Amino acid sequence: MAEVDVSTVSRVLRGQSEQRIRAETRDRILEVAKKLNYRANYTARALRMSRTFTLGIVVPQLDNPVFSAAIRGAENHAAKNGYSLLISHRDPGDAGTTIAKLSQMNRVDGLLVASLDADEVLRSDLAEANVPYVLLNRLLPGTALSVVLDSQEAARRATEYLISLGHRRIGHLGGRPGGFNAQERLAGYKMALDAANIPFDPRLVTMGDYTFDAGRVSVRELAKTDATAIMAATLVSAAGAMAELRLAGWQLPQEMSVIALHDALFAEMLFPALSTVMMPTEEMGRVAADLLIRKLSGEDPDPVRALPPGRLIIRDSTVAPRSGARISK
Amino acid sequence: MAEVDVSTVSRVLRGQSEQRIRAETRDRILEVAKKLNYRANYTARALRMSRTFTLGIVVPQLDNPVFSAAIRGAENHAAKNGYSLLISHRDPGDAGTTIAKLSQMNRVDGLLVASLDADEVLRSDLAEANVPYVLLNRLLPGTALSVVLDSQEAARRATEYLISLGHRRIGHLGGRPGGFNAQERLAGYKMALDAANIPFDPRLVTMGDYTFDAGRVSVRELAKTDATAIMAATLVSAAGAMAELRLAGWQLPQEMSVIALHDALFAEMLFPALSTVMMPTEEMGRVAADLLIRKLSGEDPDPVRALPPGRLIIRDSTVAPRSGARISK
DNA sequence: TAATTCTGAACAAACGATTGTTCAAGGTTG
DNA sequence: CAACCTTGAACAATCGTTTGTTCAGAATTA
Repeated sequence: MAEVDVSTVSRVLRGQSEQRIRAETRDRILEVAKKLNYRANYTARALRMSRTFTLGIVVPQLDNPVFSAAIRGAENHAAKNGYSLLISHRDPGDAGTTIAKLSQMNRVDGLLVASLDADEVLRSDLAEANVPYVLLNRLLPGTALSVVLDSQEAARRATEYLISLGHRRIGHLGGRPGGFNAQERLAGYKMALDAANIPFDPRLVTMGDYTFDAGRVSVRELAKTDATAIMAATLVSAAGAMAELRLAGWQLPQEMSVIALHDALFAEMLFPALSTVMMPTEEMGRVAADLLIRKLSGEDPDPVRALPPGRLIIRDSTVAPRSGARISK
Repeated sequence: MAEVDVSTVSRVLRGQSEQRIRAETRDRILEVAKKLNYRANYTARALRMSRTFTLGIVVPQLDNPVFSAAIRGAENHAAKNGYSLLISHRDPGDAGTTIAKLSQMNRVDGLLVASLDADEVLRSDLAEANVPYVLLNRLLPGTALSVVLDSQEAARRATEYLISLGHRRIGHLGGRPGGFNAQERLAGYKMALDAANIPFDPRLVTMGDYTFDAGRVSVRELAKTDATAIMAATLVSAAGAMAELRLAGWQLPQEMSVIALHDALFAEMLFPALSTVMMPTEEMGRVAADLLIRKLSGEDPDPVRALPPGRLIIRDSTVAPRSGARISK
């Protein structure tokens, strides 16, 4: 309609290398394009450029606030840079299938991978990917790109806060023994104890996964000890612990203080409202997308980005321990 | 490598019209394809067929269990049918932009749209879409495809249950007055009252949006009345209501029963654990994807699919009203 | 004025599939 | 044995861009 070659249109619309276009021609093309509401066909462009401008994100759970925040962060940043986000909820069962499917069909230029799987499983899944990827809150020996939260520091701060309230017998509701984050958190927990000259007692540490039910189960062990406070790995397991304790007749927070890592709206919905150390999960998604996009643009970014924990949010679940010894139930 | 024309490879791999292929040739091609781990390039196929095999889903919130369940359902069904899901978290602010962007660039074959916007806004947003779309839990006058939850019946059941416990002064924590679902729920609420010959009292109905804070604010009105129970529109507003009441010193559930529509893990995390009427939100996502895929396949499905509410889940937040009159606080 | 450079846009070749058409070779039929 | 089908696969056009190359005409230089 503008009576020019399509190649000219392409050059004008892409905006770059405008040196070889007469202003008059450019204006005419832009005008017609606007009138026609014309946009370059994405698929054709992707084929020609052999880039899809699409990122894939693989998450194990969609209803976990940690992952939904990461998705949000990634999607926003991706959109800002002209990328779209393809989501792939991956059941733990068909591990790796989606990774393979997305990358082998050239549907995505790169992958954001959040996985709770064991190192070896994850590694073999990723071996099939023929695209760059970034790991979320995971470190895998090798050169994989990663964005990690500083769980150790977060755990240290949470524990430190409990100590500052006067607690000396502090339980830890942790994650799976093998998991990367579980170790980190445990280390942070110990670090805080050390700093306060409180001896480490392995009976006060229970491991589970990060589910509500695991929280319920694990806390039964702690209930048998003389712990006066609990530092829980995640919101969800903390919620499980509180539910179970209450069911057993405990007064919260008077008889047991609870603090958790990660923050989300629902910490406030719990009773008592849960004190937390906020973790920058949305930021994690954003940074991961950024890292991946840089990588795709040919840059060679530092492989690992560590994100410091956020602030301590003191709500109602943490109080000073009772002066007297707790009456055993 | 199999020494055949690409067209032959295409025919074999697509699996269809295998009549014109010698078994020997087919096997050879398949073997080589497997050895090379070859998959047809998605982009090229999309260009040639002018179909992206990608669905877009537009949601206002990512951390709301209602939407994440819908996404999960849609993603699963889409994947099963060879489609991918492009996610687009849409801030209420830039309404419609993403709809336009996704569809005008031919990135998606169709759209799944969950929106809390007013009819007119939504309508004008959708006017820009040049692809088929399905509305989630929304009805728009016209021929739009929709999947709706039967909020009316769910509200009726929830209210009915409270009545069966002996409550006669039942408050309703509803949604925005204009909203489609708000009316539905109110109707169900009234229906249950009618059936029990309980007069409708407008003072017992408060409207807000579906947020935690709105729940807190709205419940203050109800706290001034003689209501002994509350039927809340959503989990999140119910949580807000309970938090606020507890803050004001109420004993839950003895002094106020609460039931909410929709169910999710976190209903169980609240204290007292929240009774709910489960809503098939994951199913809604699934059905919406199905409807859209059918439409894209040239079928002409019924425009509206209504999903019946799920079962009543009785937890600890609903009890019989106290026999005596409540002491006003 | 002739030779050269510059400009701006058209030309044309991909990108990797899908799918209608063609066509040689082998089989069948009258 | 000639004419005609059938079969199986190659051939070729196409989808809508991007981008290297070409090229006519205008501008500059010698």
